[in-house]
Amino acid sequence: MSIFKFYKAKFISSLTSQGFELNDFSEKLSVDIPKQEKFGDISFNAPLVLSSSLKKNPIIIAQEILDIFLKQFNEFQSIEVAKPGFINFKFNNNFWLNYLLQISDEKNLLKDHSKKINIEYVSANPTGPLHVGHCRGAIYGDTLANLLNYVGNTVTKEYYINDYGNQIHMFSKSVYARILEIQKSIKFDATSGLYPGEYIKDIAKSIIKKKLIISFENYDLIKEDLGKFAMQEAMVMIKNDLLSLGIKHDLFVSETDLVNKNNVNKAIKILEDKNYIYTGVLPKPKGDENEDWEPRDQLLFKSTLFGDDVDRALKKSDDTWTYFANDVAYHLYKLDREYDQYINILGADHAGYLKRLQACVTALSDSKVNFVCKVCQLVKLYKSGEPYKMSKRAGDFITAKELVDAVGKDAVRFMMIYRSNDSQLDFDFDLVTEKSKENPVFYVQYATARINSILRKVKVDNNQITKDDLSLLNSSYELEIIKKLSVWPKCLELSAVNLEPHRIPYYLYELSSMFHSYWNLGKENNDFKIVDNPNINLVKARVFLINKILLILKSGLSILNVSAPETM
RNA sequence: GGUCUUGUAGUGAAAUGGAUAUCAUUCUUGUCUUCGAAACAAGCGUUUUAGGUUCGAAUCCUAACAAGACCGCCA
Repeated sequence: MSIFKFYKAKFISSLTSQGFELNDFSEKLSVDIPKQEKFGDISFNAPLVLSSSLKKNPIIIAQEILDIFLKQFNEFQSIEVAKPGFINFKFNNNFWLNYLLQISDEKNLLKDHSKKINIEYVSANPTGPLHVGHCRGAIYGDTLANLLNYVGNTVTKEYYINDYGNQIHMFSKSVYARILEIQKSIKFDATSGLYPGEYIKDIAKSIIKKKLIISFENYDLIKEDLGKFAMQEAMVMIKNDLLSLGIKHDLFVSETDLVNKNNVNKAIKILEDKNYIYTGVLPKPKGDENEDWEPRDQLLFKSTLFGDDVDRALKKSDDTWTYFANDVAYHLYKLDREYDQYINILGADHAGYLKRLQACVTALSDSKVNFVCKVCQLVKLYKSGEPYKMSKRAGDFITAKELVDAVGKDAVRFMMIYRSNDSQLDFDFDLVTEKSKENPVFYVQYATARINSILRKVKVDNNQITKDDLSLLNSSYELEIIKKLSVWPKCLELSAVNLEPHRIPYYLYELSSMFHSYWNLGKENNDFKIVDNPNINLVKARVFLINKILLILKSGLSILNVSAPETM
């Protein structure tokens, strides 16, 4: 547990026992690290929060609280009242040494609030390999899944396969055209609107080679099988691409399956029974240049009841279900499996779809479900400051695999998460392959390698170490590192609760930076040397400290699924 | 026209509503020369603008401006 949470609870119970009414304020009360060192190690804002309801000057309240705390706590070196109405605490060194002694990786930090979570991410169409645009959402979703699992939840990683509808026909036709090209030298018509990508050829070759279909004479006879096999091939590609990023889903849900099992009718029936469906005419979208648009009666879902901008069509003019109708069925299927929380990772290009998804889930569940959509903004690739195009294939996109091949899994994963998902991200090829401080991936990994190197050189047994042994760690640098380590649980908790994993690489970078600085002290002053130091007891204590640093770095990197190398 | 996201040092970014807004980098200057690839110190900021909520706003609300993404019965 983080010391901040721990002391918040302690302070609240202490004050409650002294007659303070804090029930309404538990959200606003906070125990935090002050930005400035002179304000101590932790600060408490109760006087500011309470002043209006108690109708008292916060400073006066602070004095009262201070008197109570001075009697009750002995782990503080000082407790002070500060300007607007904070109470600032400074721990004694003993406290920090005890803290250092018991530092753990904080796995299962939030086990007490353990949830069953479903997280859907990637869900790329099964018509070709993963491209670079999918990477960010894929890594964001996967890191989030790791993180939520790490802190003690049960997480299901889900992939929804859109293996239904027109695009699949187009895909199937495209593969067929490539098969004809291979077998009968019928030239591929690039103007036909079929998918031009090279990978279509690979899929065609594979289908021929595996003899999945005997005769390709009559397309109409084989189109269903061909489409099925082609999608299977594409899914193999996608799964391989995901694997190269270190991603493995638990569950793949097929749209076709849902349609065939009558889930769409079932879902629409539910909405109908709740009176959320009607037949009506949608207005022409504004800003649309298309003159073919004609008003038409159609089956609509009242998504505007739930905050959407317009009601959404469920049936097309040929009386088949829309993609959205199938999605309603998919979400019903999700809800039926009863998770405590649903997380859905979308790319920026699907942000406009978010409201209707939220609407359908709200409608199906009567607002009873915790369903969160997170959108990842675009990634722009750069090389030497120039927008970068990697693929030579005409009309083709940059694939995830090409990106991983160029810079490695670790760099891709680290950098894709090194920014808030709401902000656009510039990904620079030169930077991530650079071996310098500017490259955060290198900098953090180098810290783990350096620590491992030290551990190889200094063989000490730290199992029996005591607080007294650690008391040799009395420099301000060492104390600062211990304090930084104490922030780790808070970082984990904030990341998990707010679904913001970007805090983790930032934290790891800062911790690495502190370690590197600490190491470099030994260059100017022999007393600070860790390895070549005549004081064996000091070496032992320092090795204990850097072991804890390594523990946290490794834990953090494991959540990111980035390697923590022992040598580089 | 609408919706969503973003707007913080020259550049790129952080910051559960907390106190004098951090970190990296560019440049100048000084110290040091490697227990593993350098480190340390110093200089530079109207958090886009205007209102509002609050004891307190980069953060929340409203409006404007700017950038990006999206917007039909495609998926």
